[in-house]
Amino acid sequence: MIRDMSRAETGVELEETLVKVGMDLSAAKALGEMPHKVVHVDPRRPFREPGSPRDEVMFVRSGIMCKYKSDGSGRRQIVALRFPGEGILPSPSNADYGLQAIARSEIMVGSAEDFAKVVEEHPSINGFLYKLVQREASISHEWLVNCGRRDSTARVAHLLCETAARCGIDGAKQSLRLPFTQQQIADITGQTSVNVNRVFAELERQGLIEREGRNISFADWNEIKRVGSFQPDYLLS
Amino acid sequence: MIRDMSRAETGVELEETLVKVGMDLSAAKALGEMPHKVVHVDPRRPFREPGSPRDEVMFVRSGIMCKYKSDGSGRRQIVALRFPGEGILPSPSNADYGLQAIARSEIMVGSAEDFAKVVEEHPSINGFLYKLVQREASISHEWLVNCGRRDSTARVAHLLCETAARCGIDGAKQSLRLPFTQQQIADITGQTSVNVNRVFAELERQGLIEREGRNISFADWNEIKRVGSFQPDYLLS
DNA sequence: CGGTTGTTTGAACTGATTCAATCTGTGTGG
DNA sequence: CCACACAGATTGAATCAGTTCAAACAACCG
Repeated sequence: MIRDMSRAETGVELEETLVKVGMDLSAAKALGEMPHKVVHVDPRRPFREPGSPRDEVMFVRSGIMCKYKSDGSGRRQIVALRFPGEGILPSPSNADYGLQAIARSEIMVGSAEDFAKVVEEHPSINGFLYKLVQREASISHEWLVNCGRRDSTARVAHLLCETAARCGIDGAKQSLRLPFTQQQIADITGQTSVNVNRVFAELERQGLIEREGRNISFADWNEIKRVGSFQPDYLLS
Repeated sequence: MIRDMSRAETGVELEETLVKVGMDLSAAKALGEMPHKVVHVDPRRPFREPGSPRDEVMFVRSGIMCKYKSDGSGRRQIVALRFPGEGILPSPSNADYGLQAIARSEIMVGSAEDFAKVVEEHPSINGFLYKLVQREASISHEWLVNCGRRDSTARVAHLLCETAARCGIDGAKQSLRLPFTQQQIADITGQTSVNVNRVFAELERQGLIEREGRNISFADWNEIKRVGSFQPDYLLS
């Protein structure tokens, strides 16, 4: 099967991304020209620890980043993902979450201070930021439903659908290069990796997906959307 | 035991609340003078259905409101709470969540349009809004850890601690008038009401709480914080 | 008083975890 | 090219936390 390069692999540009979502050119330019460094982050290495200051704006150009927390006994929960074209806004005080790469990622990092200055000069950015955080809140809420109310099969199915959608892949036609290990899927869906493995086997046995290593093709896209009760509306912002 | 009136019962004023969190007076005044109506919402009656337009700003003066969603099979999950002094911002398109009162609530409702106008005239509000949504995101993340990684006892304990904190109650000294039914606690923590009931009985048996109807006193505040691995930092915004 | 809403309890069941072992693929250095 | 190490995937068996279903009980309200 021929597969387009997903955004996760190609890398996306900041200014172009901002204009695409409707930001006016001068504001997008100002953000693009903000002082920043480009950082390559390796998966599962510590990048930003929970509790450290988070006085930076970040923009993901390629790869996938995640925010994670852990409960008292050290069990890890991934609470948010950032795909290429998405960003991480600064937190006022020290953040309660850590940052890591899911897959090798290339990100732009600027200072919160510079960012605040640009926003002040271009107030139109506020509306854009507002949409951004709204979308993130929607996704958080959907994840909460996922962890709180769906069984393990539905949770994994839902994550697969969401991942395909956020990678810009049409599950009905294209296959998905899964960026996660089963342990990471467990950390997102609140399970153990052992069970995630069994769910995958079961999804394949039921003819919903086919696997070749980490390549997932959706043998029955509509059915897997149903199983995961995936309604993509919440992703539209 | 003598108990202070919690904020949930007294009602709080918009302008005063805004000034208290650092908004400048003219902006707070402008928001306070925005055209609005005051609505009384009864618990568990439909108030705003999922999928309906959400072109309103709301401010909770008393009671507690919740955002809820349901998965495919109709199992309900409460994804966010709004205590007095907190607000609900408009969503750009139709919201994927519904709104309901947890306890009888009194809320102020204004139009998104008027709100946008005021924000435009007082750009300083943006910083305030930004802190607001950051705090909400933090809480969402914490809830995700709660549902995804903690066992049922810890989930309930954590919710009790969070609720006390958000009601402005010091668990070590004051008792908490629990605003939730056990079913609602189940909807927040992703369980069944049957199990929530057992958890309560167990918490009481272990000497962590004492109950008189819905009045909860924390017999061992430090220990219940530990059991729920409650670190209140995430509430500070 | 009767109706409604919420709480409590029991018994049977099941989905997911835990622990442990094995297998597979990939990369590294000799 | 092989040996080795390592990370991730897979499988099995025992156990347990939480669900489901059903019924009883308590409190409240018009």
